Amino acid sequence: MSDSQGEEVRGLALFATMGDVNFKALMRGTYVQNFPPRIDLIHENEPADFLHVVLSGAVDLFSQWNRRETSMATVRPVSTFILAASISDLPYLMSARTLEKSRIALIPSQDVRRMFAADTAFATAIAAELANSYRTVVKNTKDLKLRTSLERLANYLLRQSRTRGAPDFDLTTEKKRLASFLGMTPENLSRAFRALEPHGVKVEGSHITITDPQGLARYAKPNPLIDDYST
Amino acid sequence: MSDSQGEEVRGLALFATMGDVNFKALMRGTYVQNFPPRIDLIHENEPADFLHVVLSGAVDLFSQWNRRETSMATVRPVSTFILAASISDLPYLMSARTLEKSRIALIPSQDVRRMFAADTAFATAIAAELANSYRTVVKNTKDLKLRTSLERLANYLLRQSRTRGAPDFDLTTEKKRLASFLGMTPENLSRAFRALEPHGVKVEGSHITITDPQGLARYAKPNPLIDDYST
DNA sequence: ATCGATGCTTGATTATTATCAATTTCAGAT
DNA sequence: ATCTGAAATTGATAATAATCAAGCATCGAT
Repeated sequence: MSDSQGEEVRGLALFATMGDVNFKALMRGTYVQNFPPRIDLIHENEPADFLHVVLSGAVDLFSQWNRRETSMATVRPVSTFILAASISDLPYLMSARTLEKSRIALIPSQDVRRMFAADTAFATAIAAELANSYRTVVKNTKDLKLRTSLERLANYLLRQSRTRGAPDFDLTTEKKRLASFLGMTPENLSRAFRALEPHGVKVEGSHITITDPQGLARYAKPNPLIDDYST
Repeated sequence: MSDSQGEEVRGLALFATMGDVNFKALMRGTYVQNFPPRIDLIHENEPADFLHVVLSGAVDLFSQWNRRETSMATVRPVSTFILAASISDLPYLMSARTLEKSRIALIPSQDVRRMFAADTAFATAIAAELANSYRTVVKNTKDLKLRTSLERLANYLLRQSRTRGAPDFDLTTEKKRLASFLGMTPENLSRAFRALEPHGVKVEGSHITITDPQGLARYAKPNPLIDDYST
């Protein structure tokens, strides 16, 4: 891979602290590929041969069982996915497909494991990243088990508004996939948007305006131990 | 703590590979406490001062939001809990209470973090443990999002039967808490047991007999990427 | 500009799950 | 052995969510 692409990867917390020689060695086996939209990158149950880094575009992580499918997460630049499978040398638990045209760096898992053993700073960063991933999924589970779908949507909108720093914004994802991520059907998401209107939400296509942030927060009851992704 | 208690901890994969001197140092700040049943050990949002190791008894990890409560996991000997919070120096996401009389070792998080930096084998073991925890929660999320409560119960019973190696067994947990863990109410769990009878499940109090393992499996459609906790 | 495919919305219906209320069962304390 | 309180069960009802069936909107390709 080129040096400029290497810089993008190097900027990630996961790779920022490791030794220069080690990073270069890791990049030697790495290659970058361009993918069109809606391309399957990996399929659950396959061996985790590569750690993936999304450099541009967006990737959906999803799972299937018994002809049902659910969206687990969306990965946006610049971040990695399936580190846990990669480091444990175990099969992927989730599938991944591009949502848009995307540039992905593929780092051989073997190299990641070798470097983990060789570079203490890298090992520390990996543990931090794994701990963070773990906590994110735990928060997600709490969201699913403790809230109704309407409450999940309300809190999702508050989170979006907060991370964008504005009371109005465009949804970054199709409503269909948002529904799946929130654990509901597209039909119910549509009705849920309607049901949030009296709580201060206006929907015009994919543009959302939170007309009454306090009112919405009163209904949603956001909680840092579920909704704060930074801790 | 005493040497015999130290041995129990040392037997855990997390502590098995680290250097002897380092392990002894880690145990120096560790103390063991006995707790009666139904005692709150930690509360979510508190600082994670200690890594906990369940030596005997059983501990329930649970969470609350808006007057609702859900059981997230049961920790049985010998294993640790809340490693992620401990290593990241972040507040607990879950509360913990003893289910029975329990013996718990408390290892200061500071010492864990210091040893993580000092002992490569320990760092590796921590990363492996975190990766494993992450994958367990992901499987749990897939269970919740892709299956109905009846299907979750059916698969739970198959997992229990498999880990015990017998078609009949006693439930290790109160039905009330099992219901909460599976994301349903006690009333519905009761009805779900009844509904599984035609699929080959017999319930006598807390004793379960799977009278038709193939039939139950046909209904439950177990999948290693959800139900196999060993990978 | 038109077509076709897909996503989105709406209404009607069904399925699933929770809540409320009333017993019954069970285990621990006296 | 009896009492007591919590857990478990059962039935009735309500809330929540999924499914089925149209119809409308949007967008890219021709």
